[in-house]
Amino acid sequence: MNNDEGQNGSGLLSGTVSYGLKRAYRRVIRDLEEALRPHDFTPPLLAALSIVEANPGIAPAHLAEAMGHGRSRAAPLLDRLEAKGLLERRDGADRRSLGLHPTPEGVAMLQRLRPLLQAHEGRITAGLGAAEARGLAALLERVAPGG
Amino acid sequence: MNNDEGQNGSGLLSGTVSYGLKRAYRRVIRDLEEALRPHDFTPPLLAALSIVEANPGIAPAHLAEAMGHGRSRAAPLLDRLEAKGLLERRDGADRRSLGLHPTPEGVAMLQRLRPLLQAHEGRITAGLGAAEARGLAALLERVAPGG
DNA sequence: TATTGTTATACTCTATAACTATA
DNA sequence: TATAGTTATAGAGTATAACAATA
Repeated sequence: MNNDEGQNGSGLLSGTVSYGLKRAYRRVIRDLEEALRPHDFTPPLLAALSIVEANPGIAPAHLAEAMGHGRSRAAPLLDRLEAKGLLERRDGADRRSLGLHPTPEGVAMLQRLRPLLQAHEGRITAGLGAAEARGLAALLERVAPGG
Repeated sequence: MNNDEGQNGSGLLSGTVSYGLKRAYRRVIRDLEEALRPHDFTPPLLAALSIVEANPGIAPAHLAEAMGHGRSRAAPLLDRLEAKGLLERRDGADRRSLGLHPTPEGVAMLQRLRPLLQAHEGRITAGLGAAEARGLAALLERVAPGG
C-alpha cells in the first residue's frame, strides 16, 4: 500500500457531527449485520419485531412511522417476519386495519438475541467509559428524538 | 391518526447508542440529500470530492479506503464526478495507478457548497449547545476513528 | 373523499467476484 | 504472483405512485 502522502482527512466534512454520525453508523450497521447473520436476521427485521413486541397490536402504518419511513416499507418486512413464524397480522380496530402481534417464537427469538445485542453495544462503545456511553446516548436522543 | 395506545419505544433497542446512531444518521442523510438535491449532488459524491480536494493525487483505492468501502465502489463515483467536470483521473506513480485531482470547477463547487453544509450541520445540532455539539463530535470520533 | 394495507416500480448504495493491464 | 482499476452482477434498503377495500 505505502501511501507516502498520507491522508489529510475529509476536507469540508472533517470534524463535523454530520460526518461523524455517518461514519459511526456505518460501524454500527456492519457490526450488527454480522452479528445477526448467523441467526438469519437483519437490522430492519430486528427493529420491526422489537417495536411490535414493545407495542403489541400496533398497526403497520404506525410501525412504519416508528421506524421512520413510509407505509409501503412495512409490508415486505412483515411478510418476512410472518414467514419466519415470528409475528402475526391479526384483525385491528377497523376492518381495514391490522393489529400486529409477536408469536411466542417471536418473543423467544428476541430473548435469544438479547445477549448478542448487548455484545454489539459493547463493541460500539468499547472506546468509551460507561458515563461517556450514557452521555452519548443522551446526546443522540436529542439529535433524533423519539427512540 | 389517533393511535390511542401510544407508542412504547423500541423495546430491546431503546436507549442504546447503536439505535441512537441509526436514528440520528437517518436524520443526517435525509437532510443532506435534500440540501444537495438542488445542486444535483449526493452525499457520497460530496464525500468523495471533498476527500480528493483534501488529498490531491490520492489513488482510487485509497479514496475508497478513506470512505470505508471496497475499491470497486470508487469507479462509478469517479465516473459521475468526472462527467460533471469536477475531477480528473491523471497518471499516478505507477502506470497501473491513477492520481485524482479536483478541477477548478470542482474546487468552486465545494466553495459553493460550504455554506450549505454549515446550515446542514446547524440543523443537525440545533438541539445542542455549542459545547455539546463539540463534545458529540469528539465522542463520535472515538466510536469511529479516522474522520 | 380519506385512510389502510398492499403492490409495482425504480433508484441508490453496497459487496463480491471476475476481468485487464501492469508490476 | 500480486496489485490497481474496472466491470458485471446481485441484493438490500428506500421512496413514489397507484391500487383495492373500507370508512
